[in-house]
Order: sequence, then C-alpha cells, then structure tokens
Amino acid sequence: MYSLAEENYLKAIYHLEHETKGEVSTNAIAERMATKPSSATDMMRKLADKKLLSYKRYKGVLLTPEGRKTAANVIRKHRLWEVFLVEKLKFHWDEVHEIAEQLEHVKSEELITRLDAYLGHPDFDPHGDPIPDKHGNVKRTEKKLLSELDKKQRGVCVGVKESSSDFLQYLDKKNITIGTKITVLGKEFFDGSMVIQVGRDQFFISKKIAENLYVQTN
Amino acid sequence: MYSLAEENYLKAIYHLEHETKGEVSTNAIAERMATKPSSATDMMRKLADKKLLSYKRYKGVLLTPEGRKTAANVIRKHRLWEVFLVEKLKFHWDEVHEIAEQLEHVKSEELITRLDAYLGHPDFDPHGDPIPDKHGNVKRTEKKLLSELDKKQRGVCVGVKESSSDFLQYLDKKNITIGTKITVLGKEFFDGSMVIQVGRDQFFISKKIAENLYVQTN
DNA sequence: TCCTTATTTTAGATAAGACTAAAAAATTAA
DNA sequence: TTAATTTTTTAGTCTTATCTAAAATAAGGA
Repeated sequence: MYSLAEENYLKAIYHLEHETKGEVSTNAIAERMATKPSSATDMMRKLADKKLLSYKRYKGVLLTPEGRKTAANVIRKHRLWEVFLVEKLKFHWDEVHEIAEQLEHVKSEELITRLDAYLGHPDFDPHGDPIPDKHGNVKRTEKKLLSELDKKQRGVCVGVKESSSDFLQYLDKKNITIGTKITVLGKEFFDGSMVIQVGRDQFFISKKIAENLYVQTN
Repeated sequence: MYSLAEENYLKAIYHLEHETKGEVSTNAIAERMATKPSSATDMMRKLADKKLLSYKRYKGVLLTPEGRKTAANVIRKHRLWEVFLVEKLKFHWDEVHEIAEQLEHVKSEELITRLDAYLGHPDFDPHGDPIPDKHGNVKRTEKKLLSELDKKQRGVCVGVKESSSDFLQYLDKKNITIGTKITVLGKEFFDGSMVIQVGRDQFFISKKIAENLYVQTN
C-alpha cells in the first residue's frame, strides 16, 4: 500500500513518460508536482528502493512494470470517479478534477470493482481520456478532434478539449454528451465549419466547436 | 480546513462525549484513537489552540460549538457514504465502515450536497445511526431494539446491532432492510420470541433476532 | 492526612515529506 | 578543451503526528 505522496509522484511520472520520450528528468517531476527538485530526488530514491522505478543519479527515471501498473491503477480510479461525479451527481466536466484527485486515493479494490460495474464499465472519462483496465492496460484508441473528421464519417463523443462553462452549456443545449454519436454531413473547407447530425437533429457548428470536441472513431 | 488526524480526533471526542457525561479524559481519547496518552495530549493542545475544544491540563476536554459542528460534519459525510455504498454499490452493511472511514475526509461541500440529494436525503445510515444535517444537528430519534416493542407496536427498521454475515443474510432472505416496516403481532414472554409482520409475510423470530435489529418508532 | 496508585503531561526522539543553501555532475558555448 | 551555465544531488532544517521514558498531578485507601 503506497502513501498519498508516492501515488501522486507515480501518476506524474506516468504522464510525463507519455509526454516525453525516454527518461523523465528530476526537474520535470518537481515542476509537475509543484515541489522543489531536491524533494523530487528524495522521492525518486524511495520509489526506486521500492522497485517502482529505475533511477540512476543524474540520469532521470523510468517506471518499472510494477510502477506503471500502480500508476495506471490510480489513474483508473481517478477517471472512474470522474465518471461517477458527472454521470450520477451531475457535476460539469470541468468541476470534477479536484474532487477525483482526492477520491483516487481511497483504498479498496472491491470499491473500484463495484463502482466500475455501477457505472457500466465505462471506457472513457468525461474529458475523453481512456480508463485503464484493472491490469493497468489502456485501450489506446483513435481519439481525435471532431474537426479532423471528413464528410460522412462518424464518431462517438468521448470528451472535450477546452471545458469552459459556456462551451459545456452549448453542448448541453445541443444534447451532446459522452457517448453521443455524431455524423459529419458536410464540411466547409473555407472556414472549417461543419453540418453534423446528432440524434434526429442536424445543425451547423463552427470550426472552433469542432476543434474542442473529442470523438472516437472505428 | 482540518487535517485527517484532527478530524479523526474530533470524531472520537464527539462520540465519547455522547457515551460519557462531562469532560472526556485523555486516556479515553488515546484508547479510542489507538494512540498513546502523550499523543492525545499533544493533539488536545493543538485543537484547543484552534478553538475546537476547551482543554485544561489534567481536566479533560469538551468540544466547543465549532468543534462539535466540525465533528458532526465528518460523521455526516461518513454516514452518507455508507448509505451510498450499501444502497448503490450493494455492499453489505458490515463491509462499509472502513471505506467510509476514508471517504469521509474528502473535502468538497458541493460533493456532499449532491451526494445527499442523490441518495434522497436519507435520515439514517445502514447501521441505523442518524445522519446529522449540514448544520451538524442530529435528529435525536427513538431508535430502539425490536425486542423492546410490545404487541401491536410498529417500527421502521433503521439498522442492525451486530452485523455478522449470517445475520445479514437472514435479513436478506426475509426481505428486511433499511426502511422496512415491521409490526409485532405477538410476543412470547417466556423466551422473548415474536411473531412479526413484514409486508405481506408473517413469521416467527427468536429473541436473539429481535435483540439485534434497531427500529424507529413514532 | 499521608502514601500508593493511576492518570496526565513534559521532554526528547523518530519518520515522512517538504524546504533552503551549497556542492557536484552534466551540458552547452566559446 | 576549458569555462560558463544548467541540472541534480547532498546536507541540514522544519512540521506533523507519532513514540518512549520520566516527571508531575490527581485520586483513592488506610
């Protein structure tokens, strides 16, 4: 069982590994964690002792399989809780991060198993990010922006890029939410605007809207 | 915003104040918290500095109104989460305490407001204990054991005293759960056994059963 | 009341996780 | 290749919440 601080460092390193290639630097970790590099070094030592990552002085770190799995599990919990907050408690997509940041550290395998089932085994969180399975595997899927789709293509809404209150309210009004199927009926190359089909409705959206909506294809 | 340790001490003291009359002793607190008396003393100092309780050396402590309210709020959260775990995630009554013990420390007013609404503003947790309102007020109700009822009296099941797996399964089988209305049709003074009505069913229960079921009357 | 016992507090230490300042290593530039 | 700069580590402190051992106070019995 790992401490709150340990879990948060693992999560940060997991994300950093995906953003940059190769070893993750001490400074990058410190910056992400909003701590000083010296604090990060201390923690790297500890996590290396616990075999959660490999660390060589001055050389940065890489998660071990065990470390990666642990990190993915915390992220799994975070994202499942986000789904709960949005789907069940009707929070807006942009209000849930901080709360999930706390809930993700609650220790109970059974709790997460049941929560997952209760939510219908969701594949994505409200921001469109994939939810790792219980083994830490992430279904790397074709998440793309709606603006990348061409005429006649379809996608399922899996999240938003920017999540301003105005934008979310616009989506609400148009009945677009996680899981909503969207078909591109037309696309104007001049300004990137589109005509899309959502349920029975067809309407026009600007390029700006299309560039802030993530969809999953295939 | 109070620390995890502070919240747990407040909760312990709150319960101890209800169990014993007058000041709560350092030893009692230490025992409840599974710490040493010296640790309890340190924490009393700190909580007194924060005006959450009044403390005089060698004299024990009493919560201030602010301390009482804070404690009640943690208990409110604990009990709401327990309801969630049992009602929504289908945990058994005796599996939820430890998890709620963690969830109760999640900080977000809005979360609890929404959770409360989502659960339908419950008055009791799955053990039959009352859930304080957001101001920390507890509806002190007539929670009694089913065995205390007399013939023709009615009560609503609000919880269990002992919650062994066998007992809970028995209750499941008989369709007795939180909110179930129970009427005493007959009571045998010789052995304390009863005949009760639950929904359309009438059946016999032993004294032991009646002594482990809490009901609310009035 | 005085003495013994139990309770409570004080003093000093420890572990986790953070910090600052200074030293060491790596990197970049001349 | 050496010098300047950046990155990382080390050394030493701090805070929170715990502990042990010892001292102080309160309570109970003869």
